[in-house]
Amino acid sequence: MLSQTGTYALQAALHLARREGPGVVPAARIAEVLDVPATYLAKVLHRMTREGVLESVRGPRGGYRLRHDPGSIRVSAVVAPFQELRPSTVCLLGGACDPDNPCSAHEQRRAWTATALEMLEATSLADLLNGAGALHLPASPTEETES
Amino acid sequence: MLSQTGTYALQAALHLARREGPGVVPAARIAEVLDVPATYLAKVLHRMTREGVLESVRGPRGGYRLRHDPGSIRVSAVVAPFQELRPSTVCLLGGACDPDNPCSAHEQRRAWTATALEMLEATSLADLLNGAGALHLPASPTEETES
DNA sequence: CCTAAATCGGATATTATCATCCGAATAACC
DNA sequence: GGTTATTCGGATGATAATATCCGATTTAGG
Repeated sequence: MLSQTGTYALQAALHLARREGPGVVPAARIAEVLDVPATYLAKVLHRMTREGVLESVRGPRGGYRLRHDPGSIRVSAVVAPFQELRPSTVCLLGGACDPDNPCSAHEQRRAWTATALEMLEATSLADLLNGAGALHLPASPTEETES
Repeated sequence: MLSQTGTYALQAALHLARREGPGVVPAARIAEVLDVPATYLAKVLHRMTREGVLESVRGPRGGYRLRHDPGSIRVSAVVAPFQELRPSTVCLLGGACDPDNPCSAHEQRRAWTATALEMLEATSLADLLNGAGALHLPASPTEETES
């Protein structure tokens, strides 16, 4: 669901979201906490800065911070630069599928991926930290409490 | 969500599920219909045979067919050989997460992936073709039909 | 038989993802 | 001004996923 790089990005964003003060966190420090490859994370953070998710401060005592507040940064925005987030349009029955009259498999898959992406859109970093996000699906079939 | 190879496998299985007669379909024919690389699909079909999803007939007039009926083959079984299907246990906050007291982000992600996998488990090839499968998320505008 | 159609199955090529390396540019601190 | 901690940014390497190639095996049909 999330690529490795996308996971790094989200983890880093969540780490920064938890720090409240105005200070910045250097890439090496984030990599240490997350236990991910430091040189690679540096690239990811840099990219996130260009994408407008993070702010950077160069030089000694420099580092990264979130550009906006955690409540207004959506998971989709964090992850989008690092993986495809559009629902696949390929028909599960083999491409010979008329868009005007799609086969049921096609339609089910489209609905499924669309719903998944909507959740990423609807969930902010703050939501994830609070446990108040839309990532909680409406129904979880295994919650059967039998006792 | 589905890897390229996993998609090929599912498409091929659905193609075979739609054919009702006892005949087999050669790999080249399936590749032609699905419009996917023939030599690669051959490998995928071969693997599906070893995994017990398909049956093969060698020699002229040979090809592949489903080993069981479409109603008893689950999407998860078709796709499983070609991609990880277990929910990731990596904490979104960076691995410093106690399993006994998981952070909310961790827990949300786990619930999310678990639900997704359960749907693949609960949906058969026949379900996909009929449009009666569990791939319809609860949020989708479909009537609730209790089994 | 012999030929041809098809699955087997390994080896190899291609491509995308993930990761490292190294030299810059910037800026705080002495 | 020099030193050092940091981001910047390209070039390069490693690994996994995807795809191709080629030969061997099976088997129906003439």
